[in-house]
Amino acid sequence: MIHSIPEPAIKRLSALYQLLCRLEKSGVQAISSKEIGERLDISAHTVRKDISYLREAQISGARYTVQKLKELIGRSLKFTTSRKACVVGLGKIGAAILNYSRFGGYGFDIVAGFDSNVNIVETLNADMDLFPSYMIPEVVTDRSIELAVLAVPADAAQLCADRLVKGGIKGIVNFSSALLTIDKKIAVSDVDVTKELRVLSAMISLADR
Amino acid sequence: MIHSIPEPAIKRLSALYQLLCRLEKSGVQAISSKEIGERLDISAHTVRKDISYLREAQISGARYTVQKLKELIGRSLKFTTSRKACVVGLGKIGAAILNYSRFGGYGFDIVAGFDSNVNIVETLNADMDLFPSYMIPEVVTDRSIELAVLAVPADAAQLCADRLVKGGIKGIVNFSSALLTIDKKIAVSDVDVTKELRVLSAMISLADR
DNA sequence: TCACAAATGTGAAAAAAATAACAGCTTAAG
DNA sequence: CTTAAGCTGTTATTTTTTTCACATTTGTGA
Repeated sequence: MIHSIPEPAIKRLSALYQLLCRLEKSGVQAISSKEIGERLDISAHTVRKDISYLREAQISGARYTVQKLKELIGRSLKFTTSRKACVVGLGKIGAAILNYSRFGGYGFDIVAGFDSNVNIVETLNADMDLFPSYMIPEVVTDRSIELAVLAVPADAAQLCADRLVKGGIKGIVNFSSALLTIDKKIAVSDVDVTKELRVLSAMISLADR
Repeated sequence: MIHSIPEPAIKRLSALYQLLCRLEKSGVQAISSKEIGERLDISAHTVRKDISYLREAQISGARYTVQKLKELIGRSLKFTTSRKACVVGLGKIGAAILNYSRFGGYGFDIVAGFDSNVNIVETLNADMDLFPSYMIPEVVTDRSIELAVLAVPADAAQLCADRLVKGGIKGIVNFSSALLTIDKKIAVSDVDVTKELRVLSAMISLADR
């Protein structure tokens, strides 16, 4: 059983999983921790340490078999069980994300979209079901949707988040610039361009010393 | 002088800055570390510690004055000096970001957009200058652009990143799903929906125990 | 004015994470 | 077959970050 993997390690392992998927497609068979480190910009030590959290030894001494390692991470972090996801807010960003729906096979499946503007819901022809926002709780519950991407204007974000919670959502990627007030049991990941730019700006300033 | 603020603290202070901007607009005058902690979902201890890195004591015992604290953080992290930024890739996501250009006053200003598709450059009527991608190095240098938002398809990302570096960029927010190989001196922040969803998915799995 | 509840700022302790070190396995070449 | 170079898994060490504890300050109400 997995004891408890440090959060930074989970993030790195997720990135590694993505890398392994690509390597597999390119036909690469094996890779060393050193090479992985170079690709992901982390040390080879860290790579091996992260993998060791998974408690299922590969053959020591030999380089990692791409396919086996991918499967190990996928199994450990449950990327194999595809979770259902939805997109809330079908403006430019939301629609763009929806179109990425070739997500299948990477650990989740976008199965629904929501927008308060009924016209958008009717005109946008996506290959998944679209609903008006007030139906969020119902649809999320009925379809066992676990993850949501929230891409609505800041002033609508809290309302939509509340609806998602009501439906029993387990994780939200918040693209709005709103700071959500939300039950701690729900995993939230904030993605805010302005925040990212600000952090970079600060890091540049402090790097100059 | 600022000695060295831990990176996690920089991120939290950036979020705090954003919160303070909003509180100021709402007319809130003062706030305690406890309240800040509740809003940002971190402990009051951490809030106070982070602020203490700025080495410029407020009056102890009294709650923080919103305006003063905002100014202190802004001054320390250089959010007052507005940096120039650009958007590379004017597809759906890039265009959406460009439209957020009411960014001024938050530490940066979007002053240019780039796309390989000349038609887009001509048809999109934004209130800033748009250029074809091959002009990136030139424009970035000439206009002293320090930050970039990279929102191009994965297969074009590395090329565009190289052009940005050539122009002397200092920080990149990478919205593409590509893993960039880039000089370590340049600050890069990866924003990838699939990665975020995958991390959330993993955290949910491991939380279930 | 005084006492008390409520804050802050910061050095110290604890916890978490990154890094290093090394024993032992694997592969390839001679 | 044997050796050497290279790689992994894991324990130990160091560094970083978070949490705690408490001296000190403010604001309030009697």
